[in-house]
This record gives sequence, C-alpha cells and structure tokens, in this order.
Amino acid sequence: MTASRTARERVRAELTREITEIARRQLATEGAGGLSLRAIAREMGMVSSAIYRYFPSRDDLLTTLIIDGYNAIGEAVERADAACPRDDFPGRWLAACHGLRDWALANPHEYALLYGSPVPGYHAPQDTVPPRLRDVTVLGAILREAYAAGALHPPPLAPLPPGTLKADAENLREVMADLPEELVFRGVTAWTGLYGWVSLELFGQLNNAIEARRTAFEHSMRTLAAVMGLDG
Amino acid sequence: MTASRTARERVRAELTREITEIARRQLATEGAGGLSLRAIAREMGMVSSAIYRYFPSRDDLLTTLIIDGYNAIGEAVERADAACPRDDFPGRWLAACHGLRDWALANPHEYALLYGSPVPGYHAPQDTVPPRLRDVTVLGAILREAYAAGALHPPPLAPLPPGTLKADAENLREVMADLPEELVFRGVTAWTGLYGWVSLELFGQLNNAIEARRTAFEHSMRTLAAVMGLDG
DNA sequence: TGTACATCAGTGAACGCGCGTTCACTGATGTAC
DNA sequence: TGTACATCAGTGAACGCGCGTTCACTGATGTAC
Repeated sequence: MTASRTARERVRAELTREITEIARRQLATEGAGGLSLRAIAREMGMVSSAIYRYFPSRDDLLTTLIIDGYNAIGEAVERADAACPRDDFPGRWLAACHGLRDWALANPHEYALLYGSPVPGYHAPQDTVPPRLRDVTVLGAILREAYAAGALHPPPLAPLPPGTLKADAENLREVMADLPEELVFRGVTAWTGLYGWVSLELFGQLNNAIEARRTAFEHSMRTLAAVMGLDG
Repeated sequence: MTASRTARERVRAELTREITEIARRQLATEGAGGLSLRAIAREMGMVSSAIYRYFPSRDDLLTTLIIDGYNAIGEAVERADAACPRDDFPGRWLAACHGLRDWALANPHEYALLYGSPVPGYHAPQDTVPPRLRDVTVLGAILREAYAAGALHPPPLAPLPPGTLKADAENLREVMADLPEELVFRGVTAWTGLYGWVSLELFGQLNNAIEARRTAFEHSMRTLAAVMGLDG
C-alpha cells in the first residue's frame, strides 16, 4: 500500500523533526558542547541507540542544526527586508539589521553555534555553505540595488590601498555584484560591524556599559549605513 | 628559617604557574570546554586530586585563565600603542587594532574564551572586570587625547537620536572621558567593528571570502578611524 | 643546635556521574506474488 | 484477499572512555622553644 508506506515515512519525518527540536532546546539550555544524544533519547522516551536510526552520529545532528540555523537567520533577514518599500534602501538596511539582532536575541545559543567559537572537534561539511550566505546575500542586494538606483552617496573616508584587494573584491562580487571595489569593502566593514555588535551584545561584553541597547544599536547601524553612502 | 619558608612558597608559585600554563596549552588544543583538571594532573605527573592544593575547583582555574587573558590582551594593545609617537593618533589607533588582531591570531582559543560564546555553566566573578577594561581603555585614551589636541575631524554621518543615550554616554565616560556624546558612540561603533572583524576572522566566517586578511583588516580599521574623525 | 609539634603537598582509592557508539535481537510494518 | 518474505524501528546490554570532587592517609617541610 502506498498510503501505509507514506504512513511509516511520515512517522519517520515527524520523529526526525522532534529530535532536532529537542536538540535545539537542549542547545538553548546547555550550549553547543552539552548537546547529548543520550539526553535527547531520554526526553523522547527511547533507548539511546535508537537515535542512530535517524542520525548516523552526533556530528550529523550538529550539521543539521547548523544548516537549519543559517536558514532561520537567512529567512529572518529576508522577511525583515521584504517588509520594506523596495526603494527605501536605508530602511531596508536597518530592518535587516534589526531582523538579525532580534533573531539572535531570541535564539542566543543557536546564534552562538553559528557565529560564536567553533565547536571543538567539529568540522562543518560543504553543505553548510549555501545557507550560510542567505543573510549576507540580502545585505548585498540592498547595497547593489541602491547603487543601481543611484541612491548611494558615500562620503570620502579612507581610500582603498592600491592593488592587493582586487582579487578579494572579485570573490565578494558573487554576493555584491556590480559594485565598485571601494563600496564592496565598505559593505564588508558594515557587515563586520553588524555582526560584531550582535556578538558582543549577546556574549555579554556590553553589560554595565550600554543599557539602551536597541537605540544604541540602531544608531550604530545608521552610522555604518552612512559609511556605505546609504543616507536616511 | 625565613629562607626555607620562601623556598616552599617558591615551589608553590612555580607549580601554580605551571598548572595555568598547561591549562592554557590545553585550551589551545581542546578549546574551553575540554579543559580538564585530570589531564593537567596527568601532564604534570601528579595524581588528579593534587591539583586541588592549588585551585579549589575547575571554575577557579578558568577564572584565572580569563583574568590572565584579559591582561595579556590589554598589555598587547598597550604596547602597540606605546610604540607610536604620542601625537600620531591615527597611527596609534591602527597599531592598537593590529596589536589586538595579532594577539588574537596567536592565541585563538584564549581569545575565544574571552570574546566567544560564554562557557556553559560558568559565571565570571567580579574580579574579571578591571582587566577586561584594559584594552578598551587604550582605545578610549587615543580618542580622548586626539580630541583634546584638536586632531579630530569627524564627518557629519548619522546624527544621535535625542535623549535616550545620555545615560549610557555617562557610563562610557569612565573610559572615554571628556568626549562629546556623539563621539562616544562613534567610538563604540569603531570598537564593535574592530572586535567584530577579529571574531569573524578567527571563527572562520571570512574563509573563502577574503584572502588578503591583513590588508583588508587595516583598510576596514582606517574606515572606522575616519568615522571617528581620526584621519591619517 | 636539637627536639616536639604543626602545617602542608601529594597519594591512592573511591563515589557517582555522563558520554558516543556497536551489536545481536524482537516484533511490527510494508511489499510482491 | 492471503500468504511468504524483506525491510525497518526500537530494545537492552555492553564496551571503553572521561570527568570533578571528596577523603583518610603518609611523609616531607617549616616553626617555636
């Protein structure tokens, strides 16, 4: 029976989903290192070896969590951007920044898994690359479209050093196509500023220093927007 | 005998030092979570319980490592700054940035312990606060002295939102005294940009994207310098 | 200088815990004729 | 529709490992008189 074959398959899919969900919750309480197949099995009321019907090893489960995480971040940033009028480029940038930060605040351990210290002994396979680029693709698109619309007015600031960065600019064009070199690297500076803020905030380095986090963050992102020439 | 009392004390100090050194090396190979008192004892040719004569618990050892780490970073940044002519403010900023980055590249796991994902289950005691401020104090001093010397020419960029950030600016004045609010927050943006870059580079997010790391880093730091008005 | 006592470093065994992974197995679900 | 066989999910026991921490102990180092 085709119907009953899919029945078994549906149970399988459901349990796989349940495992990753429990794993994600475990991540949120114990952190990345504390992820334990035995604890997951316990919570599911199974014997620990049963997990191996669903994931061949702990690392494979981690990989799944990482891919899901990049996709969740990418989606959050995409949605934030998509909610803005297409031609409000500064608004889109700020929305994307808040989208990232809000997601990170809501899922701190998952963020830490993606952008924090690497998990010792774990090496990410190639499949994590495409989802990893989703968020940065959005940022690149905003910049690229603003440039195409003639809406970028970058201030003069520091000039690019001659030569050496050309090759890297080519690499980055996959994400930030059509932009002049200088703008590509201003984009990189803004990008590192964005992730730098979110990481420092999440990892506690802003404690006892900045209280009005959201306001200060937004101001910082506006400043970086101005660096790229995206004036509000 | 006073001489022999100090003899015992010297042995104690030496062994304490040796423990932290092995711990630091262990950190470098296993990461923060893999720090193991038993492994340290093994490497020292002692029985595991002997470590407890020197550190009351694993967390206390971690605290020592963290304090030492902040001090090492602080010293690296201070030295880099001190090697520059006092009135070359942009040069001092760049030197401090490179000082931080070079230290981080040389001690990646120790950097991760300080600025990466928090170690699960560990709560830093208050003694870690003063050493943690050493590096940022240097950055603040450069900005402050440049301002006092009339050497800051910040471009107009994004204006501060009214009101809400006043209280935070006061907090930050302990480190960035005498600066007008707007410049305090530009300093914060530069600071998050600096640590953001170093963290992203160290945690592998720049792989396959930027190859000329040092050059690109320096350019990004120059751009942030210009944001603060520190033009070269 | 010599003896009696106190301090401290290091030992070895134990407690109680957790982990990832393998393997031979039972029993249910699905498939082919 | 019914039977024979193959697939797959989940079991339970085991392997071999590591960890932090406690505790009663021996023996050396230091101190006071």
